[in-house]
Amino acid sequence: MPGSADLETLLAGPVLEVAPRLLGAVLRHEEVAVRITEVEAYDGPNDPGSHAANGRTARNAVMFGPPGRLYVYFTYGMHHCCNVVCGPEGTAAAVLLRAGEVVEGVEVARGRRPAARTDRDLARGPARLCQALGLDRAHDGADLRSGAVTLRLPRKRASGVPAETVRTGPRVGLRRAADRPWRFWIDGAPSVSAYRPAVDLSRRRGTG
DNA sequence: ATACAGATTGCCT
DNA sequence: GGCAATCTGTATG
Repeated sequence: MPGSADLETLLAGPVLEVAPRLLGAVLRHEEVAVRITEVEAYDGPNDPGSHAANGRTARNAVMFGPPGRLYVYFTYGMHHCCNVVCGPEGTAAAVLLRAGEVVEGVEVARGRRPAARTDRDLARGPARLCQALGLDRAHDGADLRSGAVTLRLPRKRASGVPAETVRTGPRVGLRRAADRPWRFWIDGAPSVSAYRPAVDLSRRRGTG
């Protein structure tokens, strides 16, 4: 398949160039496929908002590996989120897949997402996307070129006006480096997640 | 060993 | 818009 070589070439590039190019790509896990509509770039140890900001750990080890792997992490004691590792090996850059629309396997996705009131909500948000696809830590490090989890790039658009416009803005939910406009989404896509500022958890612990 | 913060979500008013 | 749920990584004793 020509798509595999294209994928490797693209993902080895700088994360800020890779991230918007992943819009429209299709992530598939077995019978469920999601078309990506919103992503965020995380630029390795240079990025205070990245899980790799403090170097390599057991959790983020996959980020330091070769591009084209899935980095799946567990957070808030109950949610999983997934990233596409990019940049050359050792750079620890990754693109968080924040939202998408289920384009195949809708019935299965509905079964996994009982809280979703509409199909638009099935993969609207990073943890929802993982839940709809059935992804968890068992899929951390999965090679996206082949296997149970695959990523397929969007077809090249014809020359001229693009059918969809890429928008940029601040990343969601971060307190560190919250100013960097490293979130990218498809303008007008209904599945793009709602923006929420970071929650100040310390106020709930009675110490402030 | 203890404390706290976190790339979120769903339910409450 | 507020806030609980619930586990892991990291800092500190």
